[in-house]
Amino acid sequence: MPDHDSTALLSRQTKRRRVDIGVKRTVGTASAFFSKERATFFGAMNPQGSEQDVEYSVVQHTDGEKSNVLRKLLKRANSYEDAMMPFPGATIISQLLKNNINKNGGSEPSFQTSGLSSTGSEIHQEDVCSNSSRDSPQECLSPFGRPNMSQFDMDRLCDEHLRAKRARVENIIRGMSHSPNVSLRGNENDREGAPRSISPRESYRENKRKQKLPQQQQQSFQQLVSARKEQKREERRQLKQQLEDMQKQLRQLQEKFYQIYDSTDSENNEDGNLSEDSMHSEIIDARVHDSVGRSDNEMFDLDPGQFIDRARALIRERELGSDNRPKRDGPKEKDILHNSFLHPEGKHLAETLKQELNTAMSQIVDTVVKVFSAKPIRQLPQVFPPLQIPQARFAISGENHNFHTTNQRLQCFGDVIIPNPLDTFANVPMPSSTDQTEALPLVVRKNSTDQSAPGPPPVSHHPSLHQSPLSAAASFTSPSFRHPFPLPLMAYPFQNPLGAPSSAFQGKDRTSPESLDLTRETTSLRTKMSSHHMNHHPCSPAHPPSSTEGLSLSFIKSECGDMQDMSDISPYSGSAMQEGLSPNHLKKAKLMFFYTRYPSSNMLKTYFSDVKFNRCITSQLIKWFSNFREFYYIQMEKYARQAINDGVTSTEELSITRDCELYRALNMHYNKANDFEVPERFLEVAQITLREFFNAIIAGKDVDPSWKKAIYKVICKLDSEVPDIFRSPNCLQELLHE
DNA sequence: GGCTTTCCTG
DNA sequence: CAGGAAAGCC
Repeated sequence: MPDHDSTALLSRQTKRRRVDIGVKRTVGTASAFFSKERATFFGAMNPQGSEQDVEYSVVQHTDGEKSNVLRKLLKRANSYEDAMMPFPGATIISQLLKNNINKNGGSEPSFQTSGLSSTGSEIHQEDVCSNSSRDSPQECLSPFGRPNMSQFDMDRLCDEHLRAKRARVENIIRGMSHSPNVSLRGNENDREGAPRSISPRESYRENKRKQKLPQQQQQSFQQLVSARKEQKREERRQLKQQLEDMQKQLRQLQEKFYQIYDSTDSENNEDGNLSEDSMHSEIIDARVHDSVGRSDNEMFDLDPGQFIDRARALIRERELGSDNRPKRDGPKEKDILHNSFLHPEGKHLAETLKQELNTAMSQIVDTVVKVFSAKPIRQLPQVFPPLQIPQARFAISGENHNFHTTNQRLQCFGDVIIPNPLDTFANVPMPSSTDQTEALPLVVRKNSTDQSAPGPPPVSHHPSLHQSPLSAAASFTSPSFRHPFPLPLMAYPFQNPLGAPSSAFQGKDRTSPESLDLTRETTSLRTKMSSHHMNHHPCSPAHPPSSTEGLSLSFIKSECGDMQDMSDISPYSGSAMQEGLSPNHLKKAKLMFFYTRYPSSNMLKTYFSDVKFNRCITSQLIKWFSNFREFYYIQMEKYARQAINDGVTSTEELSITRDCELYRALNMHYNKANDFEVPERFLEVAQITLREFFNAIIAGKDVDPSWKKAIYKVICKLDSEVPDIFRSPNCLQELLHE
């Protein structure tokens, strides 16, 4: 018996063998229709709009601020994952710790790197340490072997503790290193070898911090610990020694840091602006909170606002109480500002400003975290028309209908198809790192006149309810607000109303109800807008972006410019037909596949009447069905061969039920949500197909490169009538309601 | 040459 | 699922 599992091999044997003979479909009048429509195609747009740059710069600016607040927020959200924010100070500590470790016989290959320590591997290691060294961290630092402890355990504990300690020390340094140049210089200085002096206060702080380590895996170490209490003391001494060494180095480091900062500050004291003042105060914060002897945890556990307040109080204590800190020289602006900082008005001003900064930073960070952490939940903005949406079925999160929330803003950029060309901004999902595993339906927009398409007329909605997502977005895009993320500019191509701007701006809404709600039905249907798609116009090869007729400069400008302006100049236009295929159309097509495997383009036009057909749309739809068939036949062949290998000898034994594996595979593919009842006829067709494959393989026909052709011929005749309900643009809602 | 389809790849 | 290549029909 031949090996019937060699599907891949056989597939390649049939490569380039046409098997479509006999499965031709009637081609409708689409060609003429398309050629007409093509004349109004608009060129592709630059996907890298200036708006993106602006928004991105905001994020960059946020990083650049290196504000304590932001760092705290980020740190809380992501532990020590500070790789995105390099801190030269961390490098110093890494170097120091590395030396220390080497000196103490520590073995940690990853410490070879003298650069930033905040790598992913170290994050992991940090976690490991936190988990394992919680009981009595000092113990694991002991460089002396324990008789009853394996060398592996000893090394591991030692390394872990050192890493934990280093991370904490780095945190201290980060708190101080707001000025990159200063930090860099400090780095240089400290590489030369820092003197060491230990303060018991810092030892206490270090010990206290260790108590904050996670209390996991305690039991595994408790046994070891309880068995060796005496050794503990010795190890504790050793640990303290090490800590003192480290802290001595740290103090030296800090002193140099301060000196450098002060000198730098006095050199640049003409820049007595707010940001520098703020930075200065933050550095002072770090100094004070470091030297006053408060626990780092105490500070780090505070909320950002409390943190600043506490730091400010410490500053006051220090500045009013002790004056031994190096003073700035020269009665210059900086000093004036500095002094004003001590006066009530100045203090109040600074406080207010800092709180403002703090709040803004928190909002930005919250937004960033939200965007990255939460999958884009489809949410129905209130500006959308009150469609007959099966809310429960589509799992639309109604938790937050505040249009000013991040989620909602982002959801405006979902796969909703917006007719307005300027709304092309709004059609791309955010470049989330998590999702978008599904292909993006090609979406082509056009501002041509209404197309009277067969099928039910599009639903018309009140204009006031039809504010497009973009214009809605513009309503909250005030000069004081900026998106933390680049707006998805020009993700979908749009067609310019050639020479007819009036027609472009008059208008009715073409937003399909289906496009507004059904797209939210399942995350599997999320629109994919990869950079690949964004970088070229898929449907206008005859109208490259450089084409003057295709791309209006004013449009480009407005698209890259103020969104408020855009909302002003671009009311709704065109008909209620959308010019692209949404994920719902894909879902609908998949369901239609249960009835027809070889739909004609005319048929597709009638069943997708809410779509403005053009060559691209037709091709895409046909391609969809081609892909459906491909999957279908692959499954059939696969299961036919499997049956043969399983010893099936008669087609009578081959039947497709709703329980069988093949059916489940197909249903999963075309009806993933399983919310549609697959027609019985499809089971019959599938069974016939399976038996055709089975017989062909049994007969050895698969040696013929085009052996599938005959099967295709058979199957293409088995198409059945697609229910009329599929002609409705809202068919998904109606179907899935049943 | 245009169009459709399959095959293949990513 | 999309893009591209190739095959095959009209």
